[in-house]
Amino acid sequence: MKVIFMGTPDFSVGTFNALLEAGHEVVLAVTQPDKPKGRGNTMQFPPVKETALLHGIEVYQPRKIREPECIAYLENYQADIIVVVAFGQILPKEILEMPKYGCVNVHASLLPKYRGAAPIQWAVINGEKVSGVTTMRMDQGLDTGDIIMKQEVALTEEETGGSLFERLSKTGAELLIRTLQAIEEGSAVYTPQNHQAATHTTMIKKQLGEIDWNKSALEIERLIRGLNPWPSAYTHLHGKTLKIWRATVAQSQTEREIGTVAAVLKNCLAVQTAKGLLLLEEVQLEGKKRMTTDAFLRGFPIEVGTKLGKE
RNA sequence: CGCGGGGUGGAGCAGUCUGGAAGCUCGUCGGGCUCAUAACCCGAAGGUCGCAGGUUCAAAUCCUGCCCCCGCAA
Repeated sequence: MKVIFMGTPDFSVGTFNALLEAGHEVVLAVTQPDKPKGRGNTMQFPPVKETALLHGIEVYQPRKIREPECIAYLENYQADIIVVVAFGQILPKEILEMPKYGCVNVHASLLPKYRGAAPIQWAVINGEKVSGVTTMRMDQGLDTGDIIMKQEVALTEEETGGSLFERLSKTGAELLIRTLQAIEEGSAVYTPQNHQAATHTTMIKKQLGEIDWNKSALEIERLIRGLNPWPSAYTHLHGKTLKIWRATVAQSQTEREIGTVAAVLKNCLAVQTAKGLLLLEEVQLEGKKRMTTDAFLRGFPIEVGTKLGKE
């Protein structure tokens, strides 16, 4: 089919590549404008743009896709369908209704659950056992369109935001290809969502990673996994940021104050939480590389009773 | 030119300001002790101190340029 692809971050790239491999004619890649990023504020291309350039596909980076001139521009391509994966802008009605087959979206959750911005991380943070991807025909609401296909994915005990991201990206790509095939054959079934059962997630803010030791070790451990690798969970040590990359839960209690180091072991630091101990296994101090707690303790000895978190 | 930290045997650090014999906690290898051990004791190997110039009798340390890693902010 003749496809216009809209997407921006890494998550979009898997589907983008799958479209190309499946032999679809991607006539245009629409993505967010370049932004200064990273150290030194150098301009960086969105991942989707990188991919498009690699394949010699035309790139379009409108500031606001809903502007009439942008809509008119898309008209020129006479696409059969528009595939949208984490594009980052709301599409106006004119675009939704433009292609013959409408606009199809790949969403990284089992809709109607986890509508919105960061469904992958939230699934891990909330301790879901199962998540997945959904393809739907977009309407004007936020992730409210009719469902075309779903694919479940089971979460493991060690699932991180990053690992689930990888798996859902792959699953989503496959599901989209199957979805397009069904649409092309005319066998696609459009099932309205049960809006009563809908849940919504908010964007992940960096501050969400600040560990609240008054929560249970279990909750904190899930937060750590959900926010790994970005933006990562952290606390503070002697006024410096200490990222926690990996930790495990121990149900035992100590008399230590909440948020303090209850024990220093060979391979981990045990921190007292409101419920249970959190064993820090891999950490990263501000300005340093991430390392196992064992290595960290070599050059940065910690005493039992040390308080973690803001003063 | 957004702000800042850092590159020292395999790992993590000290030493750099106040130039002058490579250090610390581990790991590895060999030996000992032990019922046993991640514990303890003895011994050994392993480093062009990120790269390139410069200053000096002498540079990890001072000067210049470059490369790479990381935190913040966006």
